[in-house]
Amino acid sequence: MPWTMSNERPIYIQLVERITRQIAAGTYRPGERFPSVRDLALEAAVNPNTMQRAMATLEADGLLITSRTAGRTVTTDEALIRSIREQIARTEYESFYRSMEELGYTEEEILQFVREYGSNGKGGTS
Amino acid sequence: MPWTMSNERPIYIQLVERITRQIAAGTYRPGERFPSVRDLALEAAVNPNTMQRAMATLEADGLLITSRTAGRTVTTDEALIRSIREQIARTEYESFYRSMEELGYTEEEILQFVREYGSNGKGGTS
DNA sequence: ATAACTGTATTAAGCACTTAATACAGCGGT
DNA sequence: ACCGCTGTATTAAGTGCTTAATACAGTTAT
Repeated sequence: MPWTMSNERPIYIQLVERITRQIAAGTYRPGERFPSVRDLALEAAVNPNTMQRAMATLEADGLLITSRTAGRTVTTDEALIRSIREQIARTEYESFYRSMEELGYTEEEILQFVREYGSNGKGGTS
Repeated sequence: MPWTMSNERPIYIQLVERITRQIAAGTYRPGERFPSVRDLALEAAVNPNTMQRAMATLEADGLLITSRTAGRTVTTDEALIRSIREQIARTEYESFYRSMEELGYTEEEILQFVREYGSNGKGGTS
């Protein structure tokens, strides 16, 4: 399955971010056994090498612990996980806010925007 | 200046998005003369070919009009510009909201988040 | 007309990412 | 002991993006 390699950021970076969010969200619990590189690669439809690269990054970030010959486990450092969760949320918000500001929205308009749209698109003020 | 080519999305895509936002924000006005490829490339510290690629995309999007041998101008289709501005805002918001949701924030917590942080980071509820 | 600009096209090279196909070392269950 | 799992490493090839160095056709100002 020779990929077509498009316009996105590198796949391994996307994997790192996706898995980081899953850990931050508690989809993967602290201390939990982590799937093997090969299984993850299969499920994500990516080459094992690419997934391996993501794993290495996640370990460097301290989110995964590697037992060289057994498997991996999610870190038990819950403070770190919480910290990362909040850091992602703040970054995401700042990115959104800055973007809206650049488009000429005022602070009041942004708040209004959020109130109107809520969880659903097309927020009707009906 | 041989670039180091890192982890980001392709440069020409970043240029397209940045310029699109500038047009949507009115930094470049409708009908206004647009700088030359070479000037833009110089200012952005990019190869003219890369900037040319961005220009081609922007023209395909209908945001720039090309007079093959003179220069380019920003579209006068203000409805299009408004439409794109709103589309960017909505996309940006949905992306932010979905991200927060994935992290386990409830709708109420998200609204709370926005109210607290406002324009500044570290929003004090003092 | 001439010079300086405009967009556009071409060729060549380098680089990061991804895939594919292996191979090796250590642990665990049977 | 053996087989299957684990992470890890290596080599080779293909692809898209970026740069560099040109070149050409048409407009614009002098």
